[in-house]
Amino acid sequence: MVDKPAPDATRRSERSRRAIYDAALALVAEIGYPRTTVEGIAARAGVGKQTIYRWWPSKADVLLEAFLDLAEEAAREAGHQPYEIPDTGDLAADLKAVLRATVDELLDPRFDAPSRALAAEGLVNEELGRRFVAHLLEPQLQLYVRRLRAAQERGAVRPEVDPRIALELFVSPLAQRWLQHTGPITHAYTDTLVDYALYGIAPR
Amino acid sequence: MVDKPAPDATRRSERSRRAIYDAALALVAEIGYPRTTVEGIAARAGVGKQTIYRWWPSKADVLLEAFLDLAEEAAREAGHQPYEIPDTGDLAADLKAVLRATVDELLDPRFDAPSRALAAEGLVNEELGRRFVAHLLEPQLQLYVRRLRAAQERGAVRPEVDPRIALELFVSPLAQRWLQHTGPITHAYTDTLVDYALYGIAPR
Amino acid sequence: MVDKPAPDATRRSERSRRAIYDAALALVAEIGYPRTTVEGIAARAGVGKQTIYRWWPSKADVLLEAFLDLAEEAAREAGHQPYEIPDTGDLAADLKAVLRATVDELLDPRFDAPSRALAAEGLVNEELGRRFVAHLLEPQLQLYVRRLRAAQERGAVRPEVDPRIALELFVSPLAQRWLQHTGPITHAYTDTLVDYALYGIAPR
Amino acid sequence: MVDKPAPDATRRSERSRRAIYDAALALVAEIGYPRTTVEGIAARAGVGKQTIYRWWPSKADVLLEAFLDLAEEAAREAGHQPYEIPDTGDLAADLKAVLRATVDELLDPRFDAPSRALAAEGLVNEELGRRFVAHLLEPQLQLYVRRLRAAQERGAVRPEVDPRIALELFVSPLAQRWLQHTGPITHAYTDTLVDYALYGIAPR
DNA sequence: CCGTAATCGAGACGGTACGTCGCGTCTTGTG
DNA sequence: CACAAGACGCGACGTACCGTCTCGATTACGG
Repeated sequence: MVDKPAPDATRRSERSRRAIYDAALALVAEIGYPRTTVEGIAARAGVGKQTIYRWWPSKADVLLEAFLDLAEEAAREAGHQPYEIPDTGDLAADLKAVLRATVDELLDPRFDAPSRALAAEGLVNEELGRRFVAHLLEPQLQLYVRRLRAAQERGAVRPEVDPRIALELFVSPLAQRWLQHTGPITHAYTDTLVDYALYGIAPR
Repeated sequence: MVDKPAPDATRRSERSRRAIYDAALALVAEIGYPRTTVEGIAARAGVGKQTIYRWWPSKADVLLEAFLDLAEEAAREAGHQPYEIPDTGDLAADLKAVLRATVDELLDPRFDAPSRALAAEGLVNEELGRRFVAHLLEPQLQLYVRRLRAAQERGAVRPEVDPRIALELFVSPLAQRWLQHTGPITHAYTDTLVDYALYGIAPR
Repeated sequence: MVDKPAPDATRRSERSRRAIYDAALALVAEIGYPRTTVEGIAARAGVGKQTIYRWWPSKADVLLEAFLDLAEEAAREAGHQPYEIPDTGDLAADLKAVLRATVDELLDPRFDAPSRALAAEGLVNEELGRRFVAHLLEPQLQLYVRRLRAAQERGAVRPEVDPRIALELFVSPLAQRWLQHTGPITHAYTDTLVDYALYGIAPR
Repeated sequence: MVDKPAPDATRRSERSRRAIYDAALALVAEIGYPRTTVEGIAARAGVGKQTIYRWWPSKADVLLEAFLDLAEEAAREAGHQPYEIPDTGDLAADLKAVLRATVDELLDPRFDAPSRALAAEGLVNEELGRRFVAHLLEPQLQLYVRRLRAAQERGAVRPEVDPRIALELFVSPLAQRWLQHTGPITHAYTDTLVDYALYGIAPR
């Protein structure tokens, strides 16, 4: 196993990196992930193919980084502090608010195409799947874990409930409807999910 | 809009169809979906490529039909009556039993590889995704709808609860963990899901 | 070496045979020999492919027979007696007349396309080439041999001259110009050929 | 009319070009032109198919260039000066000598297979035919034109004779016998042709 | 501040698979 | 039994991209 001598990252062209991100996201949005090719990204970015292969092992990795970059930038715009689920004391209301915002994001085509593509690739490409989960999904889910734990400490959730499992009661149904088109995703729907699920983990 | 004259299905070679199903499923299991090619399926099945393209538009469609055929055959083996979730009167016990069986199936590599591949393809290929859901997923989910409705009539579930949404409380978390590797899937896990979720939709 | 049992020629469909000839000649004239296919001939003739393969081993053979049939028919039209080069006593005049008629025929697209195609196929397919020569070319050349021999007996050609070689002096140049487009073919040209060549074989 | 951007010829791989020439000539000699495929040439040359299609539009063009290259190389070996028909003063002897050499070449399978294939293709493919004639055939014929003109100036040939036509009297018969197998080609035969034809154009 | 080594754009290369066309054989009714 | 229709196994077509590999031209550092 001989690895290439790693390229010198300090000499890397920032302009190219950005152009590649933009081209990748644009192409996935325009023509879909499967018809997006490394060659196409390079041409659109005005970049040699080798410049892509020098820094990323595959088009999936390019897209993952591009999307992470996009998410980071969006977060920076939305307020510089690390994101956190609000805690007004009313768990149901807080969860409903967050899920409504998530619904809006999932319906935004700017996010839909690339994240759906990455999710799809992740199903079949184990390695990428893990990175997708670790860098994008799990950090989001941990926000729910923290919020649920806070509620637990105040007695709004039964103490023996595992928050990591509990959060799936309202997050996973939404995820599945979105990914697999098994049903419409609306604010009313997520409200209902919270209503059903929260009572299940409340003290009896 | 010129469509080819549709081939004459009555002349179709049953032997080839079966060989193609077998080859497709075997290859996906052995080398994975992305490295499975139409050419490879044809070669393994001892069939001309054109015989595949005559009847299916893409490898995803071949695999979908092959998998539907497999599922149908498995159902036929397991007893000829249409499958139904058992109703012992104890909703929690019944759901746990069914979900445990589902867990076992999801861990069986014979089902895992092709169904994961189809799910992945379905994320990105809308048309195929709808067929995947309509022919494989939704029929399963309707079994839960019926079982929950029966429980509802007996007062074990609140009357205003929508069973189609309620079932997602325990099915979707399992689906997500399986698809996205967001956590281990075990009998204990699905038992917990039922415990959490069922109380949420029970009469208060 | 097992030959198929030969099909029963008495039951052969005359209508199909004619339709195949017509279709073959028409297609070669319209789209050229290489783009003419057995499938295309069958479709155009309203005939099953097997009906072609039952009676001919290849498309070249179909075309050869079709062309022989055409030539025969043309000959029948032009007068029922077996064709012969006229003998007015003036060898030069007779040869010029015949060659002028040949030029006209070579320029007729009804003959040009198929005979050129057959010639081409014959270059590369030895077996067909021999049949082409034996059935079409050589019979024509033998007419010249007979006419030259008659002239020889009358002392218009040196006795030791081989007529089979002598005829090539004016026939082959025309053939080459036609086949390989190495020069224009006109009445003046063939007249000149006869002038040059005939003097070479005349008594000195 | 959208033409591809022409590939950059300065970047062309000389090694590949030579390997393709060699493979094409070898295959045509070994298995014949019709059974020679672009795929086969690529495989034998250890080259991607695209590398062939990048530089040539068809296998006929590959073979034409390969053969031109071969002819050029053979000429280079045989002495660097441009080839010319010898002029000993004895026209008949000179022509006989050259034609005998031509006979030997036509019987050499190294030349026979590819040039026969090219001639055949040229009959049916007009464009290629013209290139075949212009680059291979006509230059040879012009040698005869020059030699005949020299003879004419010395009074060995009638002044009103057109050398371009006269040369066909001995060249075309040989060509036809070779191409169409209408008769054996030997030294005796070409000697006879010269004897017959030359007298026809000599002063009377 | 200037040589020089790395990255860059460009794109040719050896490959693999694509989806199509046509081959020649085989199969299935029909007259 | 020949026929029309056409599905079949097969092989080649010409194209699209893959990931690797040169090529100068550009660039930014370290002597």
